[in-house]
Amino acid sequence: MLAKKNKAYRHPAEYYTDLENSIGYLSRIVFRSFSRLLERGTLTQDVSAGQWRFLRQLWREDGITQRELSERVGMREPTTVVALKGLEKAGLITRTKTDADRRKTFIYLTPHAKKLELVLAPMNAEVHEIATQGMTDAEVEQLQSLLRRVIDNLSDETRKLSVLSDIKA
Amino acid sequence: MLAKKNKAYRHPAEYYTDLENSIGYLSRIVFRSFSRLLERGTLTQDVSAGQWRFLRQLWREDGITQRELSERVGMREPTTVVALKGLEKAGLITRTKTDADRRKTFIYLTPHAKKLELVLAPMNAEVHEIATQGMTDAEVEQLQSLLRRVIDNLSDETRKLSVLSDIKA
DNA sequence: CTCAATAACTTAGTATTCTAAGCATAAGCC
DNA sequence: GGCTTATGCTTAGAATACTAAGTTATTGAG
Repeated sequence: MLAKKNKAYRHPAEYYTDLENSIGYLSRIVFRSFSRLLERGTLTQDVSAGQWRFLRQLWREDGITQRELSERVGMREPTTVVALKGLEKAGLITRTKTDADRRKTFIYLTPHAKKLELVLAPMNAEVHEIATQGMTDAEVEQLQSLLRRVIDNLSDETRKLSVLSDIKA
Repeated sequence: MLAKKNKAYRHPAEYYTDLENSIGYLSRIVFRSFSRLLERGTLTQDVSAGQWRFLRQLWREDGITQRELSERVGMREPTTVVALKGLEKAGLITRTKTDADRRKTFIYLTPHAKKLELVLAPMNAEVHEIATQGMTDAEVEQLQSLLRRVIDNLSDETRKLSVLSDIKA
């Protein structure tokens, strides 16, 4: 294991062999393959991969604000704004304001969007099953657990915000 | 384990709890966190996350064609074209044609881009180290191996291309 | 109570990536 | 040789996501 305190430059050859094993690279390929395969199914219901991510959260928690939705889905607000415009246009959500706090916009699924869950949720399960073919339950759980640990590590570090400044210097 | 032959719709409640454990979701968050953290470093050298992916491959294998580069990096050709335009403009690569096959364009790193490896490659190693903090070598290897198995599963299925047609029906 | 700070959302502009469709060159078949 | 197909690159247009900066509404400090 590389020690974090070791900041001395090493010859690049040391990094060459690691590149294909990079967690960043591997997770990018997994994400993209997964997403493409799922979208092949959801598009048959006129739902894009981007829209799917918001619908998925709303099935679990209808009537939350845009900000809450952004946080849950892991997107920034401008992304949410654009996505919701599309969803509203497609007749999948409605947006409501209240007098209690006139800054907030609450998002509600339309009946059609609620019905879509019955078709789309199994598609996700199906792709997940394909992705984990030939793996035992224990292996799948370990993969999930390791990914969550990586996420925790990275989000802790992102919070600190000053990680690479000593390399830059 | 869900059996692949089981196509009957189940009540959506069965999928609710699984969504946060979705390999697709987890890998998306890992990829994005990793990428943002790395970009914070590479941008100090005026290299974007997208450009980094191409440079990384060229450090290993200089003078390949655009098509070869696309394949190695895992991007489609139009993506490569756009990325290379940026890299050329930034003075990081040159493009050369030969008479042997006038369709092909060969990509070469400039001296400046070669030097950048000494600064950028350690940044990747650094982020990788942060991502895997608190994990043993064996755990990191298992994560890599499990991700590769998922990639294999998904790319096999993508090749088959007809996966979700029975759900759609 | 007033003014500054914060919060929620929006807009504008950019980057990355894709699919679909096109152009030029090369290879293969009769 | 000439036509068809394949290969390599490009263009066009769209989707997804970001940062930075703006608007409006609420909160909170003095």
